[in-house]
Amino acid sequence: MAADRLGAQRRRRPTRAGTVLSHELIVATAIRLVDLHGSDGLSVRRLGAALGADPSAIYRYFTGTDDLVRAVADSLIGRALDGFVPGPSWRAALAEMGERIYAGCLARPRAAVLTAARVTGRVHEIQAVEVGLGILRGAGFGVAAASRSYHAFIDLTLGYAMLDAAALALSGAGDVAAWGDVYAGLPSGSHPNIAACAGSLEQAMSGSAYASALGFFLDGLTLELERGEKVGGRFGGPENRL
Amino acid sequence: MAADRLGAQRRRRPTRAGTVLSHELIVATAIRLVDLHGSDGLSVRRLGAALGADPSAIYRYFTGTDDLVRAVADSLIGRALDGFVPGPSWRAALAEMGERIYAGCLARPRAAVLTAARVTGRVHEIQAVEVGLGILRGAGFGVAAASRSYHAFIDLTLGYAMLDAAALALSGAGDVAAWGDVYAGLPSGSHPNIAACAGSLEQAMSGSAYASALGFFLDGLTLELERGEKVGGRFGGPENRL
DNA sequence: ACCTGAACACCGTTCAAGT
DNA sequence: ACCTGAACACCGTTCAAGT
Repeated sequence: MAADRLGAQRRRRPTRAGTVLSHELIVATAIRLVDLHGSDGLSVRRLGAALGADPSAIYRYFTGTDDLVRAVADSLIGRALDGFVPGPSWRAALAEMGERIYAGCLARPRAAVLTAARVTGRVHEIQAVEVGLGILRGAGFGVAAASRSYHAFIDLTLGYAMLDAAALALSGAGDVAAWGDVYAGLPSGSHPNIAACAGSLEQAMSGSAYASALGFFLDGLTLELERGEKVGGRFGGPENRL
Repeated sequence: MAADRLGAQRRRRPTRAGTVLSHELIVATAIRLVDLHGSDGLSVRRLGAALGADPSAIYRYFTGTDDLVRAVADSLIGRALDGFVPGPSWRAALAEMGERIYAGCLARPRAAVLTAARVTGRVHEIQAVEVGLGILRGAGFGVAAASRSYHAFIDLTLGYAMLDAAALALSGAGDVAAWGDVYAGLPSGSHPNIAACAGSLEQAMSGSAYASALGFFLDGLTLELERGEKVGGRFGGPENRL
């Protein structure tokens, strides 16, 4: 489309296969590869083949695998938060932001496992931090409290997302079968609690605990905010003084 | 020691270098490799070299890399909870269990990144689940609620552990420098919240949010328990009826 | 200016052969 | 019974050479 012509600032020579490379195309192809074959399925050589280019051409766009993975991570953040506009309620806004990121990770579990622990330092992540801090400061947190709370919030979200994504990505392949296989068969003599919980354990482990954990977390923040308002006025706790 | 002779049931032929292989020795050597060279530094070939054995000898003990990594994960769980005996307070017991696992991961961040998302299905993990469920059931949760809560608890702990371990493992190498580099330099025109929080953001991101998140979580569980006691007597909520 | 292709130094895993 | 060694099919990354 027209966007392609505008997006590609410099004119690229087409590859042998005729495709014109770009950061965006390489990232999109990488995501497709990971979705299809898992994170082990992403290699510079396969990526080259999928793009119809020599593998070494990728090093014109990214300094290496690490740089590429960070770009993938940032692209996924961008997709998850695309069109997100925080509403007036800070609690609802934070909840929506968390659920969008969580859902984005679970939608592409294999990519999430690869990227969820990375700090990208790129546009979409920066935008997310800006918006997240804005929500918290708007709620009444001072800069130190907002920074701390954002950190706790995003780690909570990415932590659950990564673990649940890992469980999903590996299901069938081995790991998660354990909950149905080894845990279901343990004798009540040696493992009374596991035996008692056998049925519900498997169910609990396959579901997600994020929603309830987020609820607890937001309750905690609300409480902190109320205490802060009593002590230090609308803009919060003592850290605001520093 | 004597334990070695007892532990090694079958007699092993020593390798060319004279070492006698065992599951334990291979796992311990793998952990040492990861500590030293990061998770990329763990390879069957390097492991063979470190053990003084042909790489292919490892396949006599583990079905493949995956199996080995799960064994490493389980060994780390065992070390983290070694000697752990839950006290009478379920809240304190759960808190100690979480902090031990979290601390264990942060003590070996490179290994934690490799293993924290894995379900091992092995002795030490099973023991941890048994103890964790015991704490929650002892607190008064029914089997379904205990299963759900254990899941939420362990994912909270491992999620924060993995993210903080990843930050630690990569610090200097790139990722985390971003908080000091790119985020500190953003103009207040385009990113007012980040600019306002610049100083405290870097500090917040390098610290851990686990302790406070765990506090929120335990508060939530306490509340749930109190509600359950009102509704369903000592052994908890409606799920107990099923 | 950008892509290619050969080269280097690695991987995991299998299986017949040794002891 | 257990370890070895060659073999197979892969890796990431670099750099001179092509167009």
